[in-house]
Amino acid sequence: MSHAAEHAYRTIRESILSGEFAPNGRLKEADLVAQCGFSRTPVREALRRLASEDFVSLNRNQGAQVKAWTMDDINDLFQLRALLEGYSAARAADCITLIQLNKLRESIKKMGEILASNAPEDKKVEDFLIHNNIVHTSIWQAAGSERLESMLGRLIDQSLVIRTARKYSLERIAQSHHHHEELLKSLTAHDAQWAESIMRSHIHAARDALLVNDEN
Amino acid sequence: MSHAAEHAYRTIRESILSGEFAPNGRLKEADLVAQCGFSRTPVREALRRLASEDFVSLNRNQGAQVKAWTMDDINDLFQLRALLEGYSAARAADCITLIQLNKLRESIKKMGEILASNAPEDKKVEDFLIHNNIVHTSIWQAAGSERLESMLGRLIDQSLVIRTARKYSLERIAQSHHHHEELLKSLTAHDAQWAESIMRSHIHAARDALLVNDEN
DNA sequence: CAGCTCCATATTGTATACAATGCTGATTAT
DNA sequence: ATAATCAGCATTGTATACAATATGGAGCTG
Repeated sequence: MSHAAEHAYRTIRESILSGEFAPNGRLKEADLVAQCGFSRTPVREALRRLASEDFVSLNRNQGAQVKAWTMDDINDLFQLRALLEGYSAARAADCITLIQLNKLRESIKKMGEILASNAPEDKKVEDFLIHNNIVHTSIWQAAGSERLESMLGRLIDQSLVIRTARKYSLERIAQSHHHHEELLKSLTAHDAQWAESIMRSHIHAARDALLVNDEN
Repeated sequence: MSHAAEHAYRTIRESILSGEFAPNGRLKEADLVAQCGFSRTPVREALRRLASEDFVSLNRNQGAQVKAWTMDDINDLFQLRALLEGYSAARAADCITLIQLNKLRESIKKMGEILASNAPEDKKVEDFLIHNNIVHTSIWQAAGSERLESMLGRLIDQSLVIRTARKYSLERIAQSHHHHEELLKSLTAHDAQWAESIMRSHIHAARDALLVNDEN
């Protein structure tokens, strides 16, 4: 993607993710141009891409609208993530290399250190999520299917729309950490069924954390 | 998508599917403009969309290139189709309605009639594939997940790139028909596991038919 | 002759002007 | 008063001009 269009894309995307642009809100090209400083051409290109990634919907001659998500959509999203991430874990268990395993071990170790550190809670959560992302993408890569990787990338992106508003509790994150450690064990053992089931649990737990009011 | 851009999209897509634009061939905007009669703006929009659907790849400032597929890509594609179509069949088995079942039964009956008819072989194949498509999309719909539907839509679109060059044998199609009939039985019985396995077999058989030289 | 630099040209990226379309609200007829 | 119609405006769609970038080849150097 070209420079201006890329910049416009990121800008608009961030505004959607941060909630600045409310769901169902209409996005007028003129406004977006004013916001990001480029002309309509790259802004339009950015909108088309956002539409293809399901961040907005486009109606002919009526511009773009921020997509609104229902509870069902979110459930659906996580169902598919569980299916595909589970599959990716199973494939990874079959063909993951020692180097990839070590990389994974490193990231997970790092996450443990973050949890054990004295940093403020927000900082811990933030750092944890960064490494969490690395762990997941590493597993997709190990699965050795670019197509699967890009599908999962899109699904994750979409789940970002929901999660920004939510606080992650340390408890929730500690549970995640346990999952990761078990995942590492299953991959080291090259046990595809084990890897698939723990990954599926991991995703279902994530959905639960998002959807259920945090009474913990 | 707007009128001109839509038209450009279809035109270019057809040219790729028909093989007129060879894999790895570069697509220059000027040429495409000449071919489809609109200006660069809608042509560019069409190219971006084709890129998002993996028909072409775009490199900054270097235009578009028709994607080339390897054997591995194709295998990968069908693996994912098997996974997702299997899942969709399982879900459909749970919640398919009588009306949807009847529609399915109609399409499958129609396909049987086509096979039994005296039409020329090409015509039979063509008609069969149309109804085949209806059967599959009906099942996605019955599964009740728009996201799944759109993912599968993309995967199918991509498999079209491969199949255009191939001839479908009547034998192959008859096998497909048996699968469809069994699928209908499993859905009627609301047996999710059965539906999933027969659907997976169906997709794997399709892959086999594409990849193995037709010695039958 | 191989490899490099640099310029001319081809091609894509961006801005903007113009065309087409849809929306809003006032006006009119029933 | 209400519904229908139409004009004017707001917004998106398309064409085109201009800017930035890559490509390819001529000429130079070792």
